[in-house]
Amino acid sequence: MKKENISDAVIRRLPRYYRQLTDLCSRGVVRISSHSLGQEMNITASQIRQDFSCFGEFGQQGYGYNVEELRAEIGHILGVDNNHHLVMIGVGNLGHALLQNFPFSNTGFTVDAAFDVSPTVIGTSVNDVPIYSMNDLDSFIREHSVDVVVLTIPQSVAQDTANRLIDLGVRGFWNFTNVELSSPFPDVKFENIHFADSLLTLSYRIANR
Amino acid sequence: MKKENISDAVIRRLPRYYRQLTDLCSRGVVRISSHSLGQEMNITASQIRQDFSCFGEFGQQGYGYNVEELRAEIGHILGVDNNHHLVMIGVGNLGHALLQNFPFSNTGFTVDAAFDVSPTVIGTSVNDVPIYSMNDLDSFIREHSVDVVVLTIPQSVAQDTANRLIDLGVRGFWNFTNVELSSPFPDVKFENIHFADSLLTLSYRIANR
DNA sequence: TAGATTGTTAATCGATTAACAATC
DNA sequence: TAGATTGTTAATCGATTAACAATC
Repeated sequence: MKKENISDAVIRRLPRYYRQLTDLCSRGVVRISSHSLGQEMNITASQIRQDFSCFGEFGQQGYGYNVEELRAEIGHILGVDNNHHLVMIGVGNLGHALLQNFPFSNTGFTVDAAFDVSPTVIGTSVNDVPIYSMNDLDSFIREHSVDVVVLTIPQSVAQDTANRLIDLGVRGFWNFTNVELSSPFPDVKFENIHFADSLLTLSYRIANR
Repeated sequence: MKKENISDAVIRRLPRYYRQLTDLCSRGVVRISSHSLGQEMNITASQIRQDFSCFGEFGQQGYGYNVEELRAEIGHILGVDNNHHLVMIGVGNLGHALLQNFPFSNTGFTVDAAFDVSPTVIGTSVNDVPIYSMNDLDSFIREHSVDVVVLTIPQSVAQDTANRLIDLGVRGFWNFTNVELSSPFPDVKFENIHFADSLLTLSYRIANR
């Protein structure tokens, strides 16, 4: 892998490629050209080849790409075979929904634990994930290697909680709090799911059709 | 408003501006320059002025922008004062979490109803939103003016359900199904929340730090 | 009036698309 | 071998940034 200066736009397309290739696999498609992949995804063949070439040479002239092989390569680039470890903070409705339904293992994540302040959920478990008290958070993080923390907590405590975790060494945050989080450390990564931003762009587009 | 050829990148920044300005309002800030707004948001002043100029002239030379006024303008552009009507399809964990916690009214939406197939939820209500049977969906849509449908249903029925709704005249979809939906009609708008894509980009970034 | 800051035009930068030699 | 399709270099397009006259 060369992977220097990979633009954000390229990185954001990788999961889509991965998803499309997974689908092609399940449909039993063995090989595909950049041209036909592009048709299915509404992307130019040029862009596809350009994107892939950031990471290596996965195709073969005159043939195209082996679907299964390419899927594995992109999965590898995305880190799905890294077995990252993840912890969830905040098991309200949303946290509960994610624990119950989101296929963490498909994306290479193992959910080790969840934490909450509410006595009614502490001590229970959802989908085999044990829910502990927030009081036990610091020691848990210190004793385990946690790659990503899911923040499904109220806005008001979002940045403070993030800071506390950053101090403990956490470097990846999947942020559902609708607050823009930040850190002075450049190696701390935030990935935001801003529900409101998303719905507002839809609002704009239906209002200005 | 001129708003011709507004790029997607600009549109996606509007909710962030709106969020920041709401915050500034609540902090009692009365005026702000593009320069200081840019500092707070990690955006160049040029880009901010360029973005705003797509929609009109909201500032004053030598002064900057009135925070409250600018917030109202951007809210108006986004359509938060349009009182859009919305219906949710699928009240599982995620749908339930959204009904319970998401501040639809802040983004200018009224949730009129939710629909599900499960007899255990049909007839109940969440946060004053009544949950009806999927059998009653078609007639409901015909009798009400529904601007946006939230899809919190299984992948397997996503495209079929969308097609059914498009036939009934629905033109806006907030799609949580992790499936790429499409329609032959260009005025049908899909806004996707792809949880898996989001987590995979985070996976990439922590793997390639 | 002098200083600050806008809206806009021009310059730069980066991302997408087109073209094509290499080669399976 | 001939046809197809890659990986890559060059051309184009669009988005971001810089500069500056207008003006509050």
